[in-house]
Amino acid sequence: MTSLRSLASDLGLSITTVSRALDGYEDVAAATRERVSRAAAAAGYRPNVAARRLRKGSSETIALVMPTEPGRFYEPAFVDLLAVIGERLAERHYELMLIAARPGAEELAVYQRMIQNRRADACIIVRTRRQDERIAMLQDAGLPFVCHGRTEVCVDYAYVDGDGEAGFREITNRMVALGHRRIAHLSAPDQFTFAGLRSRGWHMAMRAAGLPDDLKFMCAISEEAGERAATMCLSGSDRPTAIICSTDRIAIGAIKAAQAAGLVVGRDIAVTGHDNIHASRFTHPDLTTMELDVRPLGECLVDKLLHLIERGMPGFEKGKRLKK
Amino acid sequence: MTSLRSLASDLGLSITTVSRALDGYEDVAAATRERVSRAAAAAGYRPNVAARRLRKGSSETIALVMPTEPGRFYEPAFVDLLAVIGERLAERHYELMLIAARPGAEELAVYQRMIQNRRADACIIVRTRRQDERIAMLQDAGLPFVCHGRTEVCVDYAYVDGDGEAGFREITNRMVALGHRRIAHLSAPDQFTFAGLRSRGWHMAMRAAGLPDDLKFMCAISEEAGERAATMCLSGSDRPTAIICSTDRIAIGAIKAAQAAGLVVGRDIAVTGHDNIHASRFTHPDLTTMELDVRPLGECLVDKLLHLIERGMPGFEKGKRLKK
DNA sequence: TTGACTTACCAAAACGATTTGGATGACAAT
DNA sequence: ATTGTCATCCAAATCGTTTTGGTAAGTCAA
Repeated sequence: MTSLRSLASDLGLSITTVSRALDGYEDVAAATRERVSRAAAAAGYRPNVAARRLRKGSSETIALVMPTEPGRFYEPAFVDLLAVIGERLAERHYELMLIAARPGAEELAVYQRMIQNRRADACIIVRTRRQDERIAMLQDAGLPFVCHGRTEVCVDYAYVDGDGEAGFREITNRMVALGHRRIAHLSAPDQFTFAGLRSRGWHMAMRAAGLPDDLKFMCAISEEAGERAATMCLSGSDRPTAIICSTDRIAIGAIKAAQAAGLVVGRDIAVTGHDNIHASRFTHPDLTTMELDVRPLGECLVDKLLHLIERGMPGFEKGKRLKK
Repeated sequence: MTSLRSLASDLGLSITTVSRALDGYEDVAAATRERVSRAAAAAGYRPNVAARRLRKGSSETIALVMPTEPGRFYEPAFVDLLAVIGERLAERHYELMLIAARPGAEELAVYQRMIQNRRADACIIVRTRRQDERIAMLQDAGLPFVCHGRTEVCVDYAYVDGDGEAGFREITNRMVALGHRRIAHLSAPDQFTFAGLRSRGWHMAMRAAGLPDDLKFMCAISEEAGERAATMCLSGSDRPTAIICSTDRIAIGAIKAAQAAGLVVGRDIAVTGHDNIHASRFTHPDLTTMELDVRPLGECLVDKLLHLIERGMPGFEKGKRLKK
């Protein structure tokens, strides 16, 4: 509503001076700057985004292309992740643009378009695939990006991978808080990076709680393997009252095993999978909240990205600035 | 990259003519228009968004402010809804801006800012509350909006409410497809709009499948009421093999009742709540997908919104256009 | 008094599209 | 020959910022 022009004429100053005063350039008298910022605040002045973007050439927008796979569900934590990312970006005065695209040709076209007209200053890649063509594409184009998750390709890029440790520490802590003392862990093979991280989370939480972390069973990522491992785990003396599984498929196997052993899941024993908040709620009806901590993950993603953007900006010290 | 200017000079035409040719004005010779659009396509020309926004005063952006309640989980369908909305908007050449804000003062401030500098052309309100201050605020400001869900206030506004019927029809169809024949329904009191809709979905799916829809039990929205109703429902002859509950709280009660009756949930009986996809996956481990159809819902939201925007645009026939 | 420097300000040129208000030439009607 | 009517095309203004490349006045030393 209020433009720089009207502010300037009200103050009897030039547009230039008002702009520079608000931006903190040092060639504005302290008294003038004060007067200007007071007037701007009073008028509720907000610079017009479109004009600023046009002039500066940057959009102050981060894009997140989410792969929409019809019929496949997102992990429940995804929305929370979106929320955290959005909040953090807002703090830093960036906007979050959400683009939905089906993986494949359509998705790549979306990235191409984004690159072509620099609609966004940078982007966040989620659901990173093991062989991910998006990475090379963005690197070629020189568009900054961070990935949630890692790939098998070994080029150098920024990524954040928080699936494992923090989440499993959290979920283990929950179980401890609920009174569980014997908490088993069915882990996927350690050669998988994610399995190692998740395991570590369980280990650390158990040690921190002063509980024994000996109940760890390794098994393949399948229902059958989970069932076998759980059966073994439950047959021992001093049976656990909770089983934390590395993946959902393992958890499903564990549940079958528990039922076969005559246990009622949710009463006699708690079983959790990965991110499987609803399942754990179900097995334990009284437990209605289970905060998987995506906050550090999301914040880390955003911080890395903004760092990348700012580092890439040439001539950061171009104008003589007073304050940042 | 390619600007209107460079296109024009390549073609030996003025910027004006190129612009008007691409926009379909009728004061451009057919041959010229053809030549221009061919060149534009070849150069991969896309108008600069910032410039167009600055000039036209509209942002071609729809905002969706999502309430972030720390520790409270979103319904799993929310991400799918976001995806559908995003896709539909992209088809219509609109962008989706996602803003995260905690309900309360912060949330209202976000809306205020959006209104003040017209950052978005319109917005979508989700998680509509029974008494929703956002509606009056947006109406006062004249910013077009649609709500997902209804309020108790009786001012006139556009809303879409797809929670009920389609979803419950779908979930009932799933159960039928899985071989269930006796499918009960625990409904919240009919005076709640949503309960009526959900009930209707179940009724219609049952009738369409040629199954009896007599197993309907009314109960309050609480675990206890759900438990009582389910106990009654299970005690009759010709016991159901599936119970579809109006809300998650009722479902939790139903599960307790089933367990008390010595039934193993997921083997002897399936229990579902509302949108509780993960629970149903859990109770029925072989059921890995359960497509709750948010597509029509999301598309309806977008279509209503764009209709609102276009209707509100003054002087739609201003320039002499050739094609839309 | 002169020149060098500093301080505080500003006019005007970008940025790239849209839109206003003509301009030009061809052709028909008068 | 003059006027009017079209069909095409275009120069320039505009949107609101940022940034460039200044100017004018004051201070200070030589």
